[in-house]
Amino acid sequence: MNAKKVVERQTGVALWRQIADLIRLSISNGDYDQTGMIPPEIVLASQFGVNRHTVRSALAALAEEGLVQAIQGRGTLIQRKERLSFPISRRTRFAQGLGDQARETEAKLLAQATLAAAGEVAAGLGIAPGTDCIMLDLMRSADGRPVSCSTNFFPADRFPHMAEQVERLGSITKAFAAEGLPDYVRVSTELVARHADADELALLRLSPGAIVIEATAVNADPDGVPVQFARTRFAADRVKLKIET
Amino acid sequence: MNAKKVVERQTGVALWRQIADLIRLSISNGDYDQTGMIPPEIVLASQFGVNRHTVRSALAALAEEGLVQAIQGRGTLIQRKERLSFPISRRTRFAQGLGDQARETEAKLLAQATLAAAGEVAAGLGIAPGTDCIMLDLMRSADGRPVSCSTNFFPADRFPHMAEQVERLGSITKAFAAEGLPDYVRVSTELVARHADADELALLRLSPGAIVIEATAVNADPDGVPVQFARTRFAADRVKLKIET
DNA sequence: TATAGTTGTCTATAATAATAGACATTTCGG
DNA sequence: CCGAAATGTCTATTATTATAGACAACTATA
Repeated sequence: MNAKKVVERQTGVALWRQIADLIRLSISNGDYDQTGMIPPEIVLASQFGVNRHTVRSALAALAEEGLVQAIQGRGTLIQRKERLSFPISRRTRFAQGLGDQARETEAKLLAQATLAAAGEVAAGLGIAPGTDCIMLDLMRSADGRPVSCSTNFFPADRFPHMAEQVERLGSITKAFAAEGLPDYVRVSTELVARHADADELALLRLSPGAIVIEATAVNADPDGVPVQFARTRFAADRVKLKIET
Repeated sequence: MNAKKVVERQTGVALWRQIADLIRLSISNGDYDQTGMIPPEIVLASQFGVNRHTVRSALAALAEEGLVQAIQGRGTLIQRKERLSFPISRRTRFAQGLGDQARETEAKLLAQATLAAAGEVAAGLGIAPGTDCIMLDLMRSADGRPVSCSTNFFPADRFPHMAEQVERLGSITKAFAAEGLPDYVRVSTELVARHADADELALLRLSPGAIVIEATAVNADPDGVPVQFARTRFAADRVKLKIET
């Protein structure tokens, strides 16, 4: 594991950010579990072939995230190493999925609107373009740390009060139940990864320049009729998606 | 869809790269399908709130990828818009999965070694640490474009000739068959997204600074005995992972 | 054949990122 | 209690990134 790690210049991604990403990965891989500490700045600088100040920028970013804490004279301690493991299965439920990984999970309603379904949304929900649907923007946190934000669409005729239910119950599963749908299953999920835009940075309180995983999913009732079209953006450095087949 | 798109400064990711990412996403979302062209540089610059030269850097990167082509006097044409859709299911097979999305798929053996299983690998394969396993580094391409690179581990006692078989047959599925295992299933898959390191940039011929999705998977024979531990890095801007449950 | 609307190229300047070196400060072990 | 080994801070310099403006070159169309 002492192989020289490599970073690239002139890539549009600053060296300190590439290094921060790699160190974060090493932490979550358990590479430093023996000591519970990051190697000294000088050592890292030589491993990555950069100046010590560049490494310091990377460590400052990780400290900002609360991942490490530098102590003068001693070294840089690892504070947290977990990535939440988020299961994706036929019955994907946010709160249940995280299970005992977090003491407390929360879904907060950021925005709502009723609008005409179009393009991808109409196709996903299997309704005619122009049909009314309810849009809800949600932010999900575990133990106070934002994990994902999502934009959700529901057919307005079938679930007229989704917004109020979600607001009141803090859960889509519970809102569906209150609207008379006790069970639903995931019928498709597509994943894409990209850099976060400014909205997502702010919402998810990401260290700027971070990566999001965008999951586009359709949920259906037991008869196979689509009930939800969702686009969820996960903070890529906080979650690991675990696919259950 | 004409909402002002947002990019962040001082993030460690250059503006032109963030913009290139967003434009690439818009292309693959079909936002510009009506015209088949990217909006004029001036328009993009105002949408993103940056200088025209910054947009030009982003477009130059996309042109380098072969995604767009600028024509003086006319505009910037979209050359390709596809992301390969890569299915992840109980029976994940590279070539079959891509199906008719590519005329030709290839698996190239980059490196091989026999070494003692340790840590994650031993745990994944369910063997005692120290037991010999065969490691194969593969690069997979579709129609000549690299799609993923992977590091694979197999128990050495059960599949002693995997390296030769894969080299000869150009496929893990066929190599397993030749070694007497006609069928196998995916038992676990974990996904993480991060910036590509220099090795991955070179291997996958990525535009530098790009994102990779790292899938860590275990395959098992029909009896549930693990036969393969694989860590696959996908070029995030070339694939969409489709989860089939 | 003008002309509006594009992309291409050049120069100049400012802001940010990276390197380099020196030295202060703190912790910990001998 | 000294000294080695860390992190913290400061100054200076260079390279890269971003902005700004002007104008050339090309395309399509009225």
